[in-house]
Amino acid sequence: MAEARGDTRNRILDVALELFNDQGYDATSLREIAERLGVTKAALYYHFKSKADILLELHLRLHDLGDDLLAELDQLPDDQVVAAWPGLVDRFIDAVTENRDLFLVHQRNQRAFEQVINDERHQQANQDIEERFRRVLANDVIPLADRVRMACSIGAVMVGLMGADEIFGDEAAQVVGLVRSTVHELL
Amino acid sequence: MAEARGDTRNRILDVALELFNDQGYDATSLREIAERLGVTKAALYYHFKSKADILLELHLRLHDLGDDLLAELDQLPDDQVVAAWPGLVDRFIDAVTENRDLFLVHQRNQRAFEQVINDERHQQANQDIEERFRRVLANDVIPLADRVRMACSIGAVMVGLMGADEIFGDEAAQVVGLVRSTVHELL
DNA sequence: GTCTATATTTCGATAGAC
DNA sequence: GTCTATCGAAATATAGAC
Repeated sequence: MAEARGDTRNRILDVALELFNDQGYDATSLREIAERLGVTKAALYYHFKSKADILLELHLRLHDLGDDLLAELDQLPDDQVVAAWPGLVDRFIDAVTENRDLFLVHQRNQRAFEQVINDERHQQANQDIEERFRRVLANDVIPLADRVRMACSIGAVMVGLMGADEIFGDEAAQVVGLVRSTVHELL
Repeated sequence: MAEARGDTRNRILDVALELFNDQGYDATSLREIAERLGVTKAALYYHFKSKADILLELHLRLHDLGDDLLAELDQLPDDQVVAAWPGLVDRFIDAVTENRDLFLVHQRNQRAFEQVINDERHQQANQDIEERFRRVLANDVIPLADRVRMACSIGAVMVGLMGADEIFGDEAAQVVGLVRSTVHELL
């Protein structure tokens, strides 16, 4: 029995992602994850060395998605960030649209992600997406008014898109385009 | 000793608010709250009947702040909501500016708030601010494009203002006005 | 890879003295 | 109003059989 390939690991991550989004990371026990998968708690420890390790793996998936965008942002000369922003926001909208649950779990469990990252990785503190993004907005070479617009645009995308399924129901498909044009109006 | 008036209760709430914001509701134990106050865990139970009761009290404070705004919104005829929105957003900005920590703790612990409210209050499910706000955005009498703009405007305010202290440092004071003008551009 | 069984810790909560 | 002491539940994690 069992899954032929290394598939159980992914099923664990899928269930964990769903439960972390519904109930929160702290409020979700390994027992719940195991029961929903029809296995026991101990089985999870064959695939992950700890509960934090599951969250860390979800972080890595998110990290891969945001890495291109943030790397590009980091290498951009300060005086070109504002001009490049609309294009970057469009790609951010695409990423969020295609991976809603993954962005959602990060937004809803920011503190848990931070703790897990800081415990496991003492490398450069360059790992957390939220943290790297924060640094761009704190760059005081860019005019404050522009940075506020940048922050607001991200907020608009997140609230407009991430909760879209719950709020707008079956109209959610049309929402992506509407968010895109709305956000571009303030850039 | 002890505080002359019913002041200890407020000190508990202040410490809890700070820790819930820093670490999250679930990740904060009553032991931590008590230690920071220089009392024991048991003392907390004289002032609150449970941990959830502390969160519930914080919810009530937030509820009072948002109640006027949402009541006004609920009584507004559907075809006047869009026109009234800019004025309501301005008042929302004022409320967030003056009570940043309180709005922050709600945003960062949405699931915990929902569970506490649903457990303690089986009244009308009209208690959670986020929930009532969601219902406005789901009202399909209002054109979808307008509702998306409304959602985006709230997102812009939240990201622009709530994390302002952490992101913008000593420039945070100027941010309020900048967020206000930025958000009005998309309404 | 998954199981049973258990170790260990920590939490929320209560009882009763002061 | 605050303390000491403790209970019971639930969680993470491990050991070892299969």
